Amino acid sequence: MSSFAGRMKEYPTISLDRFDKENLHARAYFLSHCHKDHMKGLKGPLLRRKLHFSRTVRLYCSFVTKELLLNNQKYAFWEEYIVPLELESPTQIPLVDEASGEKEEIVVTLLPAGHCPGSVMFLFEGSRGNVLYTGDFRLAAGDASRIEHLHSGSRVKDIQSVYLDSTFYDPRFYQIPTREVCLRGILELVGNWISQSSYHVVWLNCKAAYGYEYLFTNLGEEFNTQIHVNSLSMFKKMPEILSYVTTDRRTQIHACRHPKDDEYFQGNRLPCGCTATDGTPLRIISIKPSTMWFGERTKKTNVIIKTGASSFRACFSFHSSYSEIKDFLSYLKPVNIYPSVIPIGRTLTEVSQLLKLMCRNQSHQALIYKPLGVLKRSRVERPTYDSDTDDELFDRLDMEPVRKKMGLIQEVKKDKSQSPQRTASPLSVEEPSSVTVTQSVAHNYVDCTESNDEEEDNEEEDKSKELEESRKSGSPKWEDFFTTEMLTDSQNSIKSQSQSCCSAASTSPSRMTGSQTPELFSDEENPHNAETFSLTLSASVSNHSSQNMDSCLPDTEILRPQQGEGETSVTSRKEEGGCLMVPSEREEPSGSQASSDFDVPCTPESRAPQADELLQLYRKLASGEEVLIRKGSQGSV
DNA sequence: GCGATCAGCT
DNA sequence: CACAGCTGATCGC
Repeated sequence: MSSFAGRMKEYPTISLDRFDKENLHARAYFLSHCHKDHMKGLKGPLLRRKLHFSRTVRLYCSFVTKELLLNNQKYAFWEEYIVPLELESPTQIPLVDEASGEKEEIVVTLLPAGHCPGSVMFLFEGSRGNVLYTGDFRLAAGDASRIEHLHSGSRVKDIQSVYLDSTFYDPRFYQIPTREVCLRGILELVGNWISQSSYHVVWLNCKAAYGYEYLFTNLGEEFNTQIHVNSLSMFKKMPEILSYVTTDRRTQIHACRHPKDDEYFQGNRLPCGCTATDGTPLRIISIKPSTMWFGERTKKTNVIIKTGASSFRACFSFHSSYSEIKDFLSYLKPVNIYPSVIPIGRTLTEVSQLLKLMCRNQSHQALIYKPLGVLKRSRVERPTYDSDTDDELFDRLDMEPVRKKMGLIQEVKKDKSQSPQRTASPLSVEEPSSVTVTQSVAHNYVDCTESNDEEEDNEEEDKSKELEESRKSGSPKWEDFFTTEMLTDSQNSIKSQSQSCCSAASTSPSRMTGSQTPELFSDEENPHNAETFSLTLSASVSNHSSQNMDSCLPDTEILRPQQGEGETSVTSRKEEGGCLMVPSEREEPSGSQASSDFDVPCTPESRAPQADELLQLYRKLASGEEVLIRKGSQGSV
């Protein structure tokens, strides 16, 4: 949870992600994303009153964040004070002291943060230097090099300070499987379950927060279905999400919630009360997205863990891992780094000390040769940090075990011609049913009328009919759901027109079930219909190429990701037996790494190594020598 | 009655 | 496998 106080040393007249106390005096406000722990004070009466009397104070955020914020009535009064900004478009913001009339300008650029829909980092450029407020973020190793506005020409911008999402800045959280790997594990588990029969359903036990949407869209796309959720209204201008969620309960994948949903699940009921028509009990499994982390040398990297007869945890993280953060920081090399989160069990002092080592002046000037890349990243000296595990805390040339191809999850996100119902179940769950799965499972489900939770939960249903009119076809990728652009009304109408063909199996829920849901979506509730816009979500930073995931299925319930992915900070590797792993033997670098290594050279004078130089280098590495290329010439300055 | 804070829970 | 947010109790205004 963020404990950032709201203000940055360099630009104390603006406030970010905190809106109480001293922040009430700010000249401008910034909201990085729509999570409550970043919105403290945002609905406070004092701030509301200030806005009422101010002519210049505004709240700046992304279009999607604005949409999500205003979906909550408690924040509706912000409507006229929000200035949504385009991503990656430097914008000059006036900072006016309304008492004295004094005015200052600052340039802000929104950078996609990969944390939840609409989440951004703020890059500020002004008279006190460049500062980066990361908000909360999940970026893969190598992503920083692809963020154009962190660069000036071919060089990394001089960043004075980074205000950092340090949630997992602790060596305990060294590695978290990449988003893609986690997604594959979940797709595999879900696919193998719901393909057994139409009575086999999945409940995604997600928390009440934005950030799971890419899961819904990818599942929806993969299995040509929609995910049942409590409400669609927040997504009404985001067709890419809207098209994969529904309030129609007759689907095999649910992410609905109820205050007593765990109880419901124990009683073999879905939170929405949905059951089968013919009395056949549903076969429900729950999948709880949870953060899983691994030490540097931990080989156990299961992304799915079975926790009960019908319960699973699936690896999932909104935040960058320790190594991902280190990669990010070692690329930017800011002068100062301030943590905005203290990891559980750590102190501010500990985290600050660890972060100091990543600052420009503390880092050693030695560059270590990277055989396959340019001399982009320098390395930090291994600090004398007190290790709490047998994991090595910091990457070293001689500590990295060879990453074996251990991926046991079949590639599922591939060409669309392949059936989602593929292979035998890898899960040691209950025996497969002989019922053949068809696309249309609608008739197997009805309302469970004894369910007492209809009143509140179904208020969106009638609206959903309307909203589902605007579904679109297309292949979603996770990275689509963290950034935005606006659609014009005409584009939106095109999308609406194109939707009818792909909703053949989707029938109005109230028509099928006789729902008594009152009409809650009158025009009055949305008086600005004529002016409504549509948000579309565009590809963001990462450009992950298809990776070689041609692994086999396990015969246990444990799924493992391919290892070695996203690893960029280690310059060379040596197998524990002493055998060098040369580049040609290494795993293919991920698409992100490949591009990050070559796109933005920070040391222009660098050149490609010759074969004999490489040989020498490997010999030195094998003998454990430190390999020093050159002093000085930091690429990041 | 409202907001802030905290414990407890998930 | 530890993030984000809900509920309810308590307190102060």
